[in-house]
Amino acid sequence: MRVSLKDVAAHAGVSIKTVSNVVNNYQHVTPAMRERVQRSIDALGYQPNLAARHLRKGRTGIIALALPELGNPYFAELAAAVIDAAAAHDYIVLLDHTGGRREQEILVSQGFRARVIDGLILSPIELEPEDLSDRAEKVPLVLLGERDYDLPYDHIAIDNVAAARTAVRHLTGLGRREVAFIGARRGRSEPAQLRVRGWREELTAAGLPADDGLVAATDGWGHADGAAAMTRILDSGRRPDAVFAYNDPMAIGAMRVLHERGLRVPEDIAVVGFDDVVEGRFGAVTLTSVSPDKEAIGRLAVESVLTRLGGNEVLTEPRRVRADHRLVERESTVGRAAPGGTGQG
Amino acid sequence: MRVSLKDVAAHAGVSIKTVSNVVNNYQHVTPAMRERVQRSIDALGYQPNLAARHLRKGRTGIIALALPELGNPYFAELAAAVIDAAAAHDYIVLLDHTGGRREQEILVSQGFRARVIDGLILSPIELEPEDLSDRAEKVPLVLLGERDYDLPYDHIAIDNVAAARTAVRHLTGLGRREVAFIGARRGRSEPAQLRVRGWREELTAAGLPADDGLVAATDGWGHADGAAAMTRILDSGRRPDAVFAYNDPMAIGAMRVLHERGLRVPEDIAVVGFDDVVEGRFGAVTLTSVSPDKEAIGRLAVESVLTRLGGNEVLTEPRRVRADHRLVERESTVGRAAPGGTGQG
DNA sequence: GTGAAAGCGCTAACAA
DNA sequence: TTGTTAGCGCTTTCAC
Repeated sequence: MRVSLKDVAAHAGVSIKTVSNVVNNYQHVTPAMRERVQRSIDALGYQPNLAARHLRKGRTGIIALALPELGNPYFAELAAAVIDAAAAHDYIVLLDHTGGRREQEILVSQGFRARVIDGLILSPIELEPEDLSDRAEKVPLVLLGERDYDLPYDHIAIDNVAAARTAVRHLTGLGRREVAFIGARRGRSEPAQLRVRGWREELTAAGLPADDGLVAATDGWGHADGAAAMTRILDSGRRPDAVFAYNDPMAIGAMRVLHERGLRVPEDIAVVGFDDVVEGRFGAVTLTSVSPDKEAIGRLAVESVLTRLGGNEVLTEPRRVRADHRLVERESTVGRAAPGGTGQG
Repeated sequence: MRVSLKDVAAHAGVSIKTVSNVVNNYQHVTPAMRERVQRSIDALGYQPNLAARHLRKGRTGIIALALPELGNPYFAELAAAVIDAAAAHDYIVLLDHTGGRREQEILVSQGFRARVIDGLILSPIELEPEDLSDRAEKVPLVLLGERDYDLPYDHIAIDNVAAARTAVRHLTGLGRREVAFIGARRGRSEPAQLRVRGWREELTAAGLPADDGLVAATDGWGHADGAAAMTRILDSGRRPDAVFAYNDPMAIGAMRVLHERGLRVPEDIAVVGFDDVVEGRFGAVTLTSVSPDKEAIGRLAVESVLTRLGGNEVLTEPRRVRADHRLVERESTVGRAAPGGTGQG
């Protein structure tokens, strides 16, 4: 059987409390006593039982992270950032994926799958504001991603409208006149709305067309969806000279279609993605992309959860935190002369 | 405060045990009583405290999954498979990443980071057999990946030697005479050894060269490492007509270098990767790759852990489980005529 | 500075 | 079929 505090106490000839004091680094223990107890701990190979500690303290040391899908490298990299940030605070991360489906997101937000957690970081896709309004769970919830819910939860995101405008401005600055948007969402919710808005605002400001014929809606957000959307636009007879995609996988899928059709990137059509995924740096044509500071997002999300956990949840206003982003220019817009072909920049 | 069994019992006017019976779906409860209790549960919004249950039962309902890195889409997809398989058994997954570094892998295997788990699935890179021999943890451990440790732990993997031979045979079958291997590992451990062995065996059997000049060692296994390795081979003066890479990201990195140098794939150099990552299906040249059955690996790993958990850990021999794999032929070896360009096949 | 004892919420004997 | 109770291993008052 496992050795418990009691065993150690018996072995050292002291009370349970004293052992506990040593284990928890309590201040007022004489060095001699500390060493004596420590010797017993080592001798017996004692390891504290976390379940008991959790039961007693009401904390588990676990936060849950619920992402749409790990297959998208952006989310995989984000998960890595969250895990590291949590580790810095001695927290471990329970991972779940929702497939971006509303019911799953609701279940997760209600703590259905994981009731052993101190907090939850959720990156929703289809979730609607009302789904969160009657949340019974009392563990802190932090939202990630581009949708703005205006609910009493912290929210970490980059400025999606500004980021989209920057991307489009880059294209118009290169002389592109007809910029398509790939990755608007079919159905009721429109998670891409901020990026679509930025796209539209920037084009309108430049006096360029931003009509619906230039927007391709998709069901999902993978390579195949991007390829399908690009195909649809080309088949519609429209011939944009630039494409702004909701994310990198879609941009890469679109580039594949352009390649198959013999259209050159960027000469015939320039392409900009979003997320700055590693994959975009190694294609035959490297991909210009908006690069969110994933590391910061992960860190801020963890800190946000842990702060709420500290107890000021009710007191403090919900915070809207803006993480940084920047545009990384590569071959898909500026051609082979692009600086740092396969590098970071 | 949280509502407990006691509160529900008081509310329903029954004993704690009866509520517990209802919560745990115990057989012998009269329907009337069950409904009455259920009504109180709903009214109070009762949720069982898992920490307490855990303390009592000694089970947490959590298994840990430790992977080298999430950035590699193979591992991300594998993580998704494990999460789904675990969910099917009402288990949730704690995720950790080791960076493929030995010390981290040792810490994880000793349960350092997560002591609240029922079992552990570990995909080691640098871990050495002796690191596991004095494992104090008593929770079941299941190993993933290509290294064969010959230790008393279950091990789920594909037949790497056979897979590598299949890949190389595909290349020689296409008339390639000089097949390089990218992705052997520098340093003491050699996780790629089975794939290198398969590569060597197949070439030797075909009477073709398999000398060290054709093997490029790398520090890591990302796109950049593949690119660097390819560069080194070309700069060495060697001009292979085919490359077999340890994994898809490396193969894609290598293809980028070939592209930059004006070498055509597959005409000048054919390329085969490993893992069949989505990304490989959407490049300018789609990638032929060995496709392991990730879904099966995830499922088998979870089942393996849970079986051991069942208690027969000591009784049963450690199992070596072989998951399936197959070669998916795409443009990087057979050219544009390849069937199913961007599709699954 | 250290010890004794209560109790976190739950499950499982055992009793009724 | 339902109730009573002990105790999982720990932390935490409160004495000493």
